[in-house]
Amino acid sequence: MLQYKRSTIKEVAQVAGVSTMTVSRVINGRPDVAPQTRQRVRQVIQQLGYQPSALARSLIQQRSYTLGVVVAGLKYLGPSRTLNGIAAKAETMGYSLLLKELPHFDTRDITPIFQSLLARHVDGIIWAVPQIGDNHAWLQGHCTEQPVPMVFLTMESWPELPVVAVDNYLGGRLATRHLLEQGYRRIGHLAGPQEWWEARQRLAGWQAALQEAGLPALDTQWVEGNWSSSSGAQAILQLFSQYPEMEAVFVANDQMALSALQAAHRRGRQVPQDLGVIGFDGMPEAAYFWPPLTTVAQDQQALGSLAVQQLVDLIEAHQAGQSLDITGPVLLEPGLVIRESTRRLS
Amino acid sequence: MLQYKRSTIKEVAQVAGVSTMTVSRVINGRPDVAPQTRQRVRQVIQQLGYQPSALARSLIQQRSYTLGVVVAGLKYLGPSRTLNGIAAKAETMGYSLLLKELPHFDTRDITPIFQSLLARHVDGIIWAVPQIGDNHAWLQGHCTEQPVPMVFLTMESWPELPVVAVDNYLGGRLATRHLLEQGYRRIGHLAGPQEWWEARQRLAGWQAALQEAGLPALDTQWVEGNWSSSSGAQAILQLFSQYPEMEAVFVANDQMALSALQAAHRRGRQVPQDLGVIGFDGMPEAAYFWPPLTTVAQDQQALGSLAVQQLVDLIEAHQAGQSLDITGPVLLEPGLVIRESTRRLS
DNA sequence: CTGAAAGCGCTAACAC
DNA sequence: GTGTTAGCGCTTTCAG
Repeated sequence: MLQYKRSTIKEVAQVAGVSTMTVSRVINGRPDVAPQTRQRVRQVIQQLGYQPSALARSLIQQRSYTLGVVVAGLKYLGPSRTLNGIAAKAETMGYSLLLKELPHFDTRDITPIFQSLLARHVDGIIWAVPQIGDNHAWLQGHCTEQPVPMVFLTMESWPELPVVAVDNYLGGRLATRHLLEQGYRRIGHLAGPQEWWEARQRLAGWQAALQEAGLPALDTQWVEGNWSSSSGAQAILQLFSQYPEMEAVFVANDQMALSALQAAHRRGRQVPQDLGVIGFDGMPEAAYFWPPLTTVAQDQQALGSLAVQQLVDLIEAHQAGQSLDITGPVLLEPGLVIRESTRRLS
Repeated sequence: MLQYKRSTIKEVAQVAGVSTMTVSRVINGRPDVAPQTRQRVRQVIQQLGYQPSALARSLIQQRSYTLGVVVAGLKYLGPSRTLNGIAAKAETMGYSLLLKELPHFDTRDITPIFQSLLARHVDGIIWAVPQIGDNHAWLQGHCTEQPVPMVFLTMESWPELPVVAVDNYLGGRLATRHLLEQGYRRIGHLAGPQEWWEARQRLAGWQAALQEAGLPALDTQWVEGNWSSSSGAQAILQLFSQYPEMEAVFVANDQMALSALQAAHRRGRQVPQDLGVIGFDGMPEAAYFWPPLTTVAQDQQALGSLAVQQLVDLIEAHQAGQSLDITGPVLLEPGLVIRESTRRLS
């Protein structure tokens, strides 16, 4: 299982008394080898524990069966679940993964990242870094001169670019409509940092749902957090003061919703009677918040899986000299998970 | 920034009017090149956007500056934080990462994983898969015949093997001693699955602390969960019934502690007055549980970082033909984070 | 200081 | 069916 010393194709050939070419043919399952020979070569391979060098292969075939994955914020739940999906799918499809993590979400100097990946001849790149501020600005002139196929995760739709993302706008609408259906009318929003595209989409979904219902969505009705639980506590208090008549709140992620629940509790506001609360993400722990949190669940593993699928398709086309048409972004639909925090008992 | 077509060292040499050897010397910063020539070559490299092929280099130098990382359970907090630490440190030290995720924690057939990594000539491997059942059984005969240096994370100490882990035994003792200091005496334990080495260590720490205090640690005083919040709720109820006089409980992770808090709440038991609760992990959200959860924090990023450091040391020694002595496992000390869930008001 | 030759481990393209 | 030649992109070795 664990061979101490790598053996080469040459050694196999020598021991088997054939040329390296024949060994190569056996390895690659080519048909034009005599059964006798094939048998003998196989045996020697087994005996020597020979494993062909993917490096040498990549070099000559100009194809590495390796994907570059660029992520940021691995210590957070979302990105790591996405990576989880990517890893599983890549394995299935026979690709290895070269992983790079950006030091910050808004890392600007991405040149070394690219160089490192390209130097290792990756067949394609998955850019799994959420769009924040203009951290995707480098894309400006470079769309058509990509050295290898790329797929982008969780960013604004962009002409000609293969984008895969969760439909955050839809998620925001789902959340808000659910609150409306429960009979809540004065609905606030505890938003994510508005630098984030995802946060803006969720806000827009909230606004749209309120407007569709003929209700106002004023600036006093929402405040901005930074995704963290600690920011959520502060933000909800501000919301209480600037929108005192609020009956329910759509919180842009579950972490902030957690601390919002705690703050409401401290204020003596009963959830869901006095205050409906709905989160976003679908973290498993949300079922054990107090009260259990209704939330909009997104399947980030599926997101990663889809990205790999898309990228491999692009690579195949690229290899065949064709160019796959990008017909708009792939949007994943999030889904409601209804629990007690919005179940109005009245 | 994004070069469409890779240029080769040959092309650079041609344009600069020198041999490839000279270009190579310039790339590698060798001193024996005339300043004039160096200048010219640099310019051509710039102009062509030339990037040396790490693949070709790896092939000839028999060194890839790539580490294999094998993980499992990326969708959970712990493993991904560890990977976070690994990625950051590897980048700093000039290594790339080839990532493999095992489909399950107890994947037995690791041969294809190894083959894939070795085929790509990784310089070393970080085995970041927690020890569960005998999922490390394959190690038995293979310690001394490792093809490349390896470092193991989160497993039992093993002679001659470089192991890096959090001291879970210490963590368990810390947690329990803290409860004792708060005046709790009848202390239960909601353990993790005993197949896991980490879970057993935490249990052992709990037992040791109780025994040191001259208190019993009977089998009726602890139950086993499976790390998930849903299991925590069930387990704490069982604990209530089989150890009704329990005054405090050490829960083996924060997820289960969360649902334990909820269950206690539903039962009408006040935390921390009627029941002290302490968790393990240090997830940021624990500060916003109700009440805020005291916990034993482990620095999993540091764990990853240390592993890389250790592995690179081993690789350097390996390259130099030496063999670094392994002097027992590297144990990281976890630390208490004290919050309201154990702050007895009496 | 610079270059020519050889080769890392493998396979494409051709011969026989 | 099988072997030979050449070469992927680079660096080592040695000659000049």
